[in-house]
Amino acid sequence: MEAPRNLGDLQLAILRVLWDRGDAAVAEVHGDLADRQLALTTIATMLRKMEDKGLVSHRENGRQFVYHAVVEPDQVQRNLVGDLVGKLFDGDPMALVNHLLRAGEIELAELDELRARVAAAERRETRGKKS
Amino acid sequence: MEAPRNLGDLQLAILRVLWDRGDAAVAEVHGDLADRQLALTTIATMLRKMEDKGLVSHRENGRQFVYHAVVEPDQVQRNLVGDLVGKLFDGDPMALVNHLLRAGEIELAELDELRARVAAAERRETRGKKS
DNA sequence: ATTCCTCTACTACCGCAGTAGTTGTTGCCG
DNA sequence: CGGCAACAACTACTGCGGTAGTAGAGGAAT
Repeated sequence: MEAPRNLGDLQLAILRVLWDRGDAAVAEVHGDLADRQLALTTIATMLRKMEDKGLVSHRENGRQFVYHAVVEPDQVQRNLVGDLVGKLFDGDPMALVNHLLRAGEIELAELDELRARVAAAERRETRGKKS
Repeated sequence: MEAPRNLGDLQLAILRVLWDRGDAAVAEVHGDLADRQLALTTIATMLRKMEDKGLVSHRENGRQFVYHAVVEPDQVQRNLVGDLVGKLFDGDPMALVNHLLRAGEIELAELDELRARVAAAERRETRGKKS
């Protein structure tokens, strides 16, 4: 059920704020997105719509609504990235990595570094834990 | 100018068909997207709208319109991926790769393989070209 | 030539993200 | 107490992707 596939720009930005802060009042979200020059009511409206969809929840603190993200970053990332990979790269995630390399967005060296780091983590994992 | 940022699902699918075939009549596109169960007119409408936006062009072949993609796959991929990375990963492409690994969508071994292949290609390149 | 078929053009409609005004409520401050 | 400031609720509008029906134009078949 928690599979928010279609997220717009603003909604993502709002979620990011909530993920960062944990909880945030409307005014705080608005403040964090000040560069967008949006009306406060716009943020409030968006938050309400997002609550309708189950993306966020709110509790009341005096007159204020304090919002909280319901969906996990991981889940959202997985869905959005999976979607893109499906649409653009025939469902092959490696094609995406390939693209990043060819487009010069990442470097081989970075890949190496990541590879080494993950491999090390995996070794540690295998040794330390039972399962 | 060729910076199509907001592409829907169907539009991407249509572009993919055009990229694959080079040129395609409306009916051909429709055929390739048969699994979507769309009316032929839907495809035609979409193609016209996409032409308005400069994504595709057409020439006439008798009665038929034969469409051709104007935008390059590379450009579209770059934009869409760049957008996603910006929205979801703070503009850090490596964070995306990291996500793919952690989410189990790609394996270390695949990364290794890609790394090796690209490195080899680069060596070949360096020998042949100036830079 | 008339009928029929095949295509495109025009038009319309739905849903949703995004944007914001207006209105209503409520607490605070002088 | 009366009014201002803050804040949420309701409402509305725009733009666009997606979807398709209907109309019109040009060839094909008889």
